[in-house]
Amino acid sequence: MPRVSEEHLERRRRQILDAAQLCFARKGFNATSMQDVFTESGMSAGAVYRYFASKDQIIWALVAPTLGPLRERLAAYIRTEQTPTPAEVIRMLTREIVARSGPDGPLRLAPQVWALALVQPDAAAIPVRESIAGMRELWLEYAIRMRELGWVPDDTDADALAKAMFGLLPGFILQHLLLNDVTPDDFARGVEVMLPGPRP
Amino acid sequence: MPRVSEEHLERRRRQILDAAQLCFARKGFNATSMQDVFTESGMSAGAVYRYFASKDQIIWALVAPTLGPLRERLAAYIRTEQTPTPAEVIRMLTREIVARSGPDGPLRLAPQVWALALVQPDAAAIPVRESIAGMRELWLEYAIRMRELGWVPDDTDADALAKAMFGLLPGFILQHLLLNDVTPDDFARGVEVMLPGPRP
Amino acid sequence: MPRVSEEHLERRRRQILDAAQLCFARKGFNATSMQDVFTESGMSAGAVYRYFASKDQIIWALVAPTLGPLRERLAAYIRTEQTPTPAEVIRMLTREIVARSGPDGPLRLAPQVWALALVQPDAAAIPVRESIAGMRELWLEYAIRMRELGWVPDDTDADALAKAMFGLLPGFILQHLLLNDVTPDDFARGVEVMLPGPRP
Amino acid sequence: MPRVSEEHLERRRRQILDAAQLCFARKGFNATSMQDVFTESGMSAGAVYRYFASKDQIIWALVAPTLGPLRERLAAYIRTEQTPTPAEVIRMLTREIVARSGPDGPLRLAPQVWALALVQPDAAAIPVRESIAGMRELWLEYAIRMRELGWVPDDTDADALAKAMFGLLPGFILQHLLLNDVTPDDFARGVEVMLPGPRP
DNA sequence: TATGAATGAGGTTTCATTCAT
DNA sequence: CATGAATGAAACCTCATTCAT
Repeated sequence: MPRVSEEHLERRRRQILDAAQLCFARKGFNATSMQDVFTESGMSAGAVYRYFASKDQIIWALVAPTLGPLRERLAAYIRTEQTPTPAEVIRMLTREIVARSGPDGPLRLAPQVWALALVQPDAAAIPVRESIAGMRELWLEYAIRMRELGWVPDDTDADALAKAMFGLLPGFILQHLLLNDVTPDDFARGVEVMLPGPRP
Repeated sequence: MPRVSEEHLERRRRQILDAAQLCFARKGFNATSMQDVFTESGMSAGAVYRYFASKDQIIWALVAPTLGPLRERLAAYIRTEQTPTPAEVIRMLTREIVARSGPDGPLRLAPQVWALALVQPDAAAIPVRESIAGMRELWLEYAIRMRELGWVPDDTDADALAKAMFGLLPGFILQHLLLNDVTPDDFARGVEVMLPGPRP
Repeated sequence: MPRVSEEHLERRRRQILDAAQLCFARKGFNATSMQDVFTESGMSAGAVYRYFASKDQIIWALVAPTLGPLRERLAAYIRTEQTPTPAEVIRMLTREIVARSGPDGPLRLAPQVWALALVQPDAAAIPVRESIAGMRELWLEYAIRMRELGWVPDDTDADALAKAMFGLLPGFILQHLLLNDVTPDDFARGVEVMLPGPRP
Repeated sequence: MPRVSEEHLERRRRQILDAAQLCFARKGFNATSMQDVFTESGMSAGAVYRYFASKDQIIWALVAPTLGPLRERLAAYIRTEQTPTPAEVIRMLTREIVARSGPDGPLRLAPQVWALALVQPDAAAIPVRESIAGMRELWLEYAIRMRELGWVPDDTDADALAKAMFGLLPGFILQHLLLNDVTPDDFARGVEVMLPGPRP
């Protein structure tokens, strides 16, 4: 069935990535065999390899969507006119995380991606590092805004604050995925105690 | 009457675990072959398999020491007479983390352990879950103490606060291991802004 | 009434064979994938398979032209009125070989064809055997003529002489292709020492 | 069965090489699967790969013995006190060739090795080229001796003569392997016509 | 008790060929 | 007629584990 539309190709790619996502979320990168991906996607070996040159390529193609969208949401949210309080930001983000943590949600891969990045030759892990660094920059932007708004003392080290606030997210992801006993509201309430918004 | 001393057996086990630790930290659980462990430990295949029944057994034997000692330190620290401030606790813990994150430090395996636990059948992951849950219980204990000391409002949801505070640690570990640009002091300073200690 | 001209069909076949020739000369029969042939010929898989039923068919279609023309040239040359001396014959043939040994020359396939014939079921290799046998018959014809002309003793075993003379060619081909330090003149000069022509 | 003798290891290597030799001679390098080698050798995949890192390594390990011993025989023969005539040298060498051309004889691989060398990146083919060049050097040595002995004219181009004489061997190998109708005596008789020894 | 050679299932990937469009 | 996406068998190789010595 030659001469297929661009759209068809994209659909095939998605078909593979969705299948791989599911497999990886269930069994992990390594325990998932390419055969698993073939079966789950309903495609043949040759077909899959027409779209991705190797298993690694599939894995890396799933890395970007893991953290990218989260970052965009954060960027949009902290730049609204009415700057949200830390608790509000955290509630929004953790809700986003929960929404993307379903059996086929990209965030289910996050811990695996972290582990992978730690173990990969430096070059290969760059996208992961940049993804994390990019997210943290947004938190820095937000920390500065907090200082401007007088929510934290004028002499606050915004960088340090950003590192700490960013640090909350992996902790939420882990607790959510592993213990499954933390809700966005829980977490936001906890953060509310730590970081109040506008002082009355 | 065993042919070899108990001590000898323990030394052998350590020899294997140390070698495996190093290999796993360098290449990850999956990319590390048993041959790597044989070579690194200077032992033969048969010798290693006399002490551990499988590769998995070695991996799981390394999981407990990953988080266990950290928990003990936290327990000791928050139970001192002069309750430390949150920033002090975080500084102490992150220092501990840094100290255990060297090339052969157990904490270098943490992200891999998280990833493993997510992907393993539920039963197998229980130790990891318990380890995390146990750590969080200490944070709950500490949150309650904070409330008692009046560091946080009386109506504070201690459970939520514990979840949030605990959540900081994975974030520090990740930033430290992946970006390597966060010091315990940075982090503590950030937390200080969030969670003050005794009110003046 | 065919839809396309005979000429068109022939042109297509040539297009494929030329592309395959080049690929085979560069990478060998086995390392050349059909995809290589598709790309080099600028044709699609389906198109190529319309003209040749299989990769093997393409290979065998290239075998005949490898040695055939050489044979015709030899036939023509030794049958001229003024019988050429052995050195002259060799010079002519080796020149022909050099001319056909360019990057896309059929003779670059010769060693591969020999190897193939040795390994193929007997039936399949018949064309190669016949090609070689046919060439050697011409040498026999020439050896007999040499004897008639008194260039070699009357009791010369023409068959043995033919086998020896024929044997020179593969040696030249190999040296030329692999070492690339033998010219037709070199070789002819060497042969001149071995086999003089008309005695003064 | 650890702690095996050096001899045992060597026997294993031979076992693999012999099996591979046979397979390669029967089906060619490419049509021979590693599974064929496992089966023929009676060894398992893992066992074979303990001795050779790849199929290529096995192939190249078979290349040296293809031409090496022939060269040694030639060296010894032409350096005897009583220099043999060309026909005698050829008879000796072709006998050697025949002896090594059985179903499991290394010379059955010669044409495949030639083909391989033509198609391999330059570096990989160096051993083949050197093997051929080394053989030809011996012929040069012999050609010079012929000139010294007055068997050929004083102004003979020894280099050219060496190239021509060497050229006879591949031709014999091919005729012997492919047509199987040439005996060493045939060939020597043919050469005798071409190149006489001591003039009466 | 220690050794390390051996096993063999299973992993990823390739590629000649087909056939719906 | 042409296209090129799809097939799927089979290739090479790895590696956790065993067990004869």
